[in-house]
This record gives sequence, structure tokens and C-alpha cells, in this order.
Amino acid sequence: MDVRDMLQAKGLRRTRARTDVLAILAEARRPLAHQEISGQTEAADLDRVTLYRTLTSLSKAGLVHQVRGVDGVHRFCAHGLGSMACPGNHPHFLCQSCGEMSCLEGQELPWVSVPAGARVTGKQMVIYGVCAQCRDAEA
Amino acid sequence: MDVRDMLQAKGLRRTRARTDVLAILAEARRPLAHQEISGQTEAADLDRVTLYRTLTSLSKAGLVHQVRGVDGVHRFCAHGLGSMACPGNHPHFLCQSCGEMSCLEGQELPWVSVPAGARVTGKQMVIYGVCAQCRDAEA
DNA sequence: AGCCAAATGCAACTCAGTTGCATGACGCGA
DNA sequence: TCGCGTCATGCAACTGAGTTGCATTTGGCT
Repeated sequence: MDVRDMLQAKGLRRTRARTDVLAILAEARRPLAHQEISGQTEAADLDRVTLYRTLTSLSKAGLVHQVRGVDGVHRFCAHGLGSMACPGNHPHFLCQSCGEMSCLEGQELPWVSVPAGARVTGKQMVIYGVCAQCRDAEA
Repeated sequence: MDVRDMLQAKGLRRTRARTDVLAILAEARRPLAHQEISGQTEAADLDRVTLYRTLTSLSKAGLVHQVRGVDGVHRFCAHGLGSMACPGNHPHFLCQSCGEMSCLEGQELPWVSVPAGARVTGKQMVIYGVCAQCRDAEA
């Protein structure tokens, strides 16, 4: 399924910003921050604001999932789009040295009981530390 | 155990900022954001920067634990100081309507396997939605 | 009391993210 | 395929959390 078709299926207008951003995210094996996306050549000439709004609309449409790391930065992920859509209900690992986040797939988030009467919108779990590459670089 | 003694036990100078902030946090039944703390009369005349630095030093000393909500704001918690110290390894609930966070105590965070070679510094899980009070207020 | 290191206060700054508004482009119907 | 309304984009300016540098004060210790 093409990214353009996915946009249409969700009732979103197919614009260059959306197709490019969605393609970048779908290709990435991990959640990307706004900054990382705008670093890609395809998105380099996009306005910051447009990128933010694009990510918001993709997120609302359910095409990407969104995680906010312990560094306070939003990251967006669309890997496994289509067939094996990645709903995002798994933990994420954030390397505090290089800032890369990765999905810890195949591990479900536990069910958690919340205070009576509360409505749950979502949940996220972030494990943080230093990734293997950065540990090597340290030594 | 008095908050002043706790500071001393951790090798921290006992200053008004630290004793007041620690007392506020110890008394609160939930993690407080910087803004909520400075709203308390005891901390009202503290400089923003001092409050940030105070929270950082308390956090490093292990007297408080720190959670960053999906709203990107740091919250600090010291409830159950001393005897039943709250290590923070439980999930937290964040109400996106009123911004209040609460500790979901008695529920352990699951063990999660991370990529080989990575060093884990910490982990946090945040459940978000709307709390019972805010749901009532909506209706 | 007196000293030094550590803590405080102030000002200015960074950086992620948002808002308002004018312009441009997508989609749809004629 | 043309035209039009609506939504998307770009620009500028703003917000709010958090940080940094530096001069001043204060806690702890002798």
C-alpha cells in the first residue's frame, strides 16, 4: 500500500509534506524526532510549523504513533505501516547520549489499574540509558 | 525523621530553599510540577532558577523522584520519605485536563528487555487521560 | 569571628512547540 | 478542464519549560 493511498484512506489530502514525511517515517526503523525528520533531504525545505502540523494530523489520523521521551521531545513512528501496523503499545528505549529512540517490539505494555472513574486515553513507557554504540564510543 | 536531617544525611547543605521544597513535596500525595511548587506560599518567593536547581540536587541525592509527563513537564515526588521511601518505580497517571499527576502505587513496573549492550539508567511509565474529578466537571 | 565552597538571585538565553494571518494548492463538482 | 471553496502551507511572532554565566550571599567548619 502506497503512502499516498494511506493518506486518502484516512481522508487526508495528499500533499507533498504529508507523503514525504510519512514515507520517511515508514522507512525509519525507529521513532524520529521533529529535528531528525527535518534533517532528511526530502523534508529539509519544509517549514518547521508545517512539519509540526503534518505530524499532528498524521498522528490524529492514526497513521503514526507518538512518544514523548524523558528528554521532553516528541518522536513519531510509522514503521510497519499497513499490514503489520505498529500501534505503539510497546515500551521504547531512549539513548540519552545520542538521542536515538527505538521501539522495543514484541513486548506488550502491562495492564495498569487507574483510579476509579478515570478515563484512559493512552499510555507510554520509556526506558532510558545508553545504547551499545554509545557505550563503545565512551570507551 | 525531619526534612533537615534528611538533607544532612545526604550531605546536602540545609538551606531554606531545600527544607521548604522538600517539606512541600513530602507533604504532597502526588508528584508536583515546578509551577505547582512555586505556587505554594512557602516557595513563592524562591527564584525560578533556584527552584530548578534545588529540585535537581534533591533528585540527585535520591530524596525525590522525577517523572516527565506526556506534557513534557518534570514533576517531582517525595511522598513516603524516610520509612517507606517511594523509589518511583511504579506507573503514574496524568490527567490531561487539570494537569495533576498521581502515583499508581502498589503496581510495579514490568521488567523489560533492552537491546543487547545497552545500559539502563531508569524507566518510567505514564498513563494519561482524564481523572474522575475532571470527568464530573465536564458533565 | 572568619574563611571558603556551595547556594542563591538576576538576566539573558536556548529550544520545543504553538498561534494568527495571509497566501497557495488540493479536491471536487460543473 | 476550469473554477471555487476549503484545507494546507509559510512566515513571523510568541509561549513556557528549562539552562547558563556571573556576581552576591550564606551555610558549615575551624
